[in-house]
Amino acid sequence: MGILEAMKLSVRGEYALRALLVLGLHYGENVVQIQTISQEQRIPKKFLEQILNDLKRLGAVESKRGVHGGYRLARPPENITLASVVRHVEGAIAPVSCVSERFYERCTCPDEARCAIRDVMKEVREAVVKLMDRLTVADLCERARRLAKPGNEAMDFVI
Amino acid sequence: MGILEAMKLSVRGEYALRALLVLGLHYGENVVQIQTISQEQRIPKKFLEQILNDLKRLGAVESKRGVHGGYRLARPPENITLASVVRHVEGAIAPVSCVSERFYERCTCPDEARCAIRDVMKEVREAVVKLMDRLTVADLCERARRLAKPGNEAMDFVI
DNA sequence: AGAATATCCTACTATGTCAATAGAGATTTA
DNA sequence: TAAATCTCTATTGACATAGTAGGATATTCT
Repeated sequence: MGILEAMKLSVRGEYALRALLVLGLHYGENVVQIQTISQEQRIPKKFLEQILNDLKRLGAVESKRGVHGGYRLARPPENITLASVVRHVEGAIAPVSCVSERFYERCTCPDEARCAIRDVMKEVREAVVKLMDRLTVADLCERARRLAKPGNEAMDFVI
Repeated sequence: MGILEAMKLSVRGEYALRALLVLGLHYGENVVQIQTISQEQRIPKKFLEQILNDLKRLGAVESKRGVHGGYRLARPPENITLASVVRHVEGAIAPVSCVSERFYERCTCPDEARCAIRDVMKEVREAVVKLMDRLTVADLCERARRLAKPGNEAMDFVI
């Protein structure tokens, strides 16, 4: 059997956050080109293209075409929550579809209103959403700057 | 593009929890057959077979073969955490790829930027794991019993 | 013993998503 | 107008997921 991973962000979602981090660190300056982000973060250029375009549709990012074109944040970093990004780029933030507000799907359980799994998963979802609604691109930038200082690495964690 | 879903449990994981709930509600009684669980929870029988077998390997469940065979919990419901089940059946509970060896190789970005994502996602993961380490099959059963009482449906909520 | 019933095991397959690529089009600057 | 850069849509290959198939093995009942 393949390798299963629960509660996981897709690569696409991770790339979106990494791209926003770069743009956040350049907030207030000129636009940043796809090429630059692609090299800096080692994200395939054409794939990143799609993702940035998607972030533009979200309103998190704005672009400038042509010779000195590129991307910049469309709003201050502290106004872009991680929840909004993940929701837009990936879809629902929910451990099971039947507890998702926007991407609700009925599950196969016999009685949804009395489903204990659903009841419990609501709490999991709430915990994640609460956190990711609070966290913003500004937090990413702050942490990146803090972590850049020597001797300040985050301790490794293992599941 | 297809429908993307972040932070999502697989159907397999959901079935595992639903099966354990049934076994939990019958804890102390005789074994319950696959057939029964399959019908009660609307889970494909042969698929459920695999999952129950897997839960047996985890030590959450024990089985009896033959004519009046079936499954029962191998431990008290309050000793089986949802985290342990999901981890065993699905793999790691982790929001980012840098904890997964499989994606780690492909995602070698050496700078602090990636660590900032990790730093933030660590909190998300901790929130989920903390909750699911605390929740047990006994909690599932308790909620199922509470929800079974008329007029006691969980109120729908929206975030 | 033998039939019936249930779990156990291993392999297989269809489907869909994901990650990435391709290439032509649009726009801006110099 | 040429070069650079974003924009859009289609497609592909790889792989995990969900589910199926079928025989092997163990237990019970008669």
